[in-house]
Amino acid sequence: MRPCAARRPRPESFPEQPLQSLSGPAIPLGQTRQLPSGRDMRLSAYFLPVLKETPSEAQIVSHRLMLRAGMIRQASAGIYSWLPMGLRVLRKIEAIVREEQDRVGAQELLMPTVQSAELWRQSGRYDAYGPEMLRIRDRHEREMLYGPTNEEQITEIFRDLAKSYRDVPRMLYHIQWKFRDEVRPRFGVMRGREFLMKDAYSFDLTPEAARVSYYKMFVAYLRTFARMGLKAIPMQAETGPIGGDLSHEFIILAETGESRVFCHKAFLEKDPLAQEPDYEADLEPVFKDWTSHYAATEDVHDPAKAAELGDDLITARGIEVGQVFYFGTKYSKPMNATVAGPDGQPILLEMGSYGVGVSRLAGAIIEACHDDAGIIWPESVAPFKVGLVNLKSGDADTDAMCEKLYGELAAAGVEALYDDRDERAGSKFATMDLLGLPYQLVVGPKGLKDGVVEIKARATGARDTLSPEAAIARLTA
RNA sequence: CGGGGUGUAGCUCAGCCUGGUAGAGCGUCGGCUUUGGGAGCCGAAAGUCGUAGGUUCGAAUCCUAUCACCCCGACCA
Repeated sequence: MRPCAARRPRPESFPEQPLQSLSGPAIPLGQTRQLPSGRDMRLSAYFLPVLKETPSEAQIVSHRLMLRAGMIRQASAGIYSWLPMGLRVLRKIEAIVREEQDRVGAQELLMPTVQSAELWRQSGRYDAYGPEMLRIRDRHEREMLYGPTNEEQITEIFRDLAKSYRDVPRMLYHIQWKFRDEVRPRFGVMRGREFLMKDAYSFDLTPEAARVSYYKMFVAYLRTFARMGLKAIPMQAETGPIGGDLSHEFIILAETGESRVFCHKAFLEKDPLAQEPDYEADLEPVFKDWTSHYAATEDVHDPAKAAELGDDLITARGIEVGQVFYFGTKYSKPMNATVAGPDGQPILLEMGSYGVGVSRLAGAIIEACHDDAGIIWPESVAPFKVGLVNLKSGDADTDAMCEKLYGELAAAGVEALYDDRDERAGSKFATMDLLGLPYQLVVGPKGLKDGVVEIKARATGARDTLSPEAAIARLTA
């Protein structure tokens, strides 16, 4: 447990070395300026460049809100820095992805971003991939590339290190930055050139076994997106340049989605989290259940088939947040990735790959969850659970109560961002609404006179007036 | 890659047509007054006008080139 933040001195109480702006008078040699702890989540000490106005380059809502809420900063076209607030969200998304991958039995590793061209020549994709691949040369004029994906790399690893049928099946994944030199990056982190992706790879002995892996990952994906508060609908997909013959895209519905999608309204009623998954059981019925209804992107849309749904048809816009592929021996064959079978004969590995757009999800979740005032984070990915709003910084009673509540939240392990700035109430409310933390704990002198504080739920706007003790009880429940 | 557009203060923009000492609002910093939904007044700091050439006595403004970014389309986790 972290030390209780409330016991830390407030900045203005540092007697010998008051905080100054970085351009202020020089600090005498031998002295170090007191810096806020990396765990001090007081807005007065936090690096959170909130923008009141919308930067002109941002057109879609998630991009605008991410810039305004101080989550990201564009470095160049399609390439972003993640500022502290944005990184917290990215890490939350990662954590959910990681938990569900681990739960399905995938094992995490980490492969490099820079790969050798030689590797890609083995699969034949070095020439096939086109200008989307960022090609670079090292000082020895060796041809390298910044990986747009990792099939070749994982296949080489598995080929060279897994020798026996006993080493199969395995599922491996990593969460690593990718680069695809999109002709036209746009929509902020939703279509960046550099993006963070979870990519998993399955290795099996037979097509039947590979299907089992595919089903497992399919279910893991349903759970992953549901835990982020998203309705992700698996849709039949074309396999594209990665190849193979079984593939689904996971699409979330959002007004600002990139493509039109069509699906049966039954999907909206389904809840992947209704029961605990049993990955040892036969998952084909689950898979069939989720793929029996019509669901198609514009590319593969069949109007005649869709028309049969009548009133059950939903026409909407969608954002792809993940895709799963079974592609058999597409890579194992050219790269000669085999293991020895029980009879000593080599068996070509049956493979699948499974991607989740981790950085894209940050934008996609905002597209799905926002209002005019700002972001509305689902609790599972919120950068903080609670925004503690001090309505009158400098008022002794209000400050004391805020410090107490902040300390109690910290002690209970509840992530809270404390707005202790000397700002007006309206400005603080607007900032909190913009940031979109699930709960605002509002403390002001008027309420304290009656011994009460206020909790506002960001999603509904509902406010409850209650005692500080009851507020803490509710927020730490 | 085709088509269109924009580069002026941290952000949003005006000024350019018709060349003559760089502007506003917001934000930032200081002061006073305020204080429950983006406060008011006073003061201050802050821009080699994307870059490089050219025309001119003089260029943010006119010309040429170039770079960057954005939008529409085709392409894509």
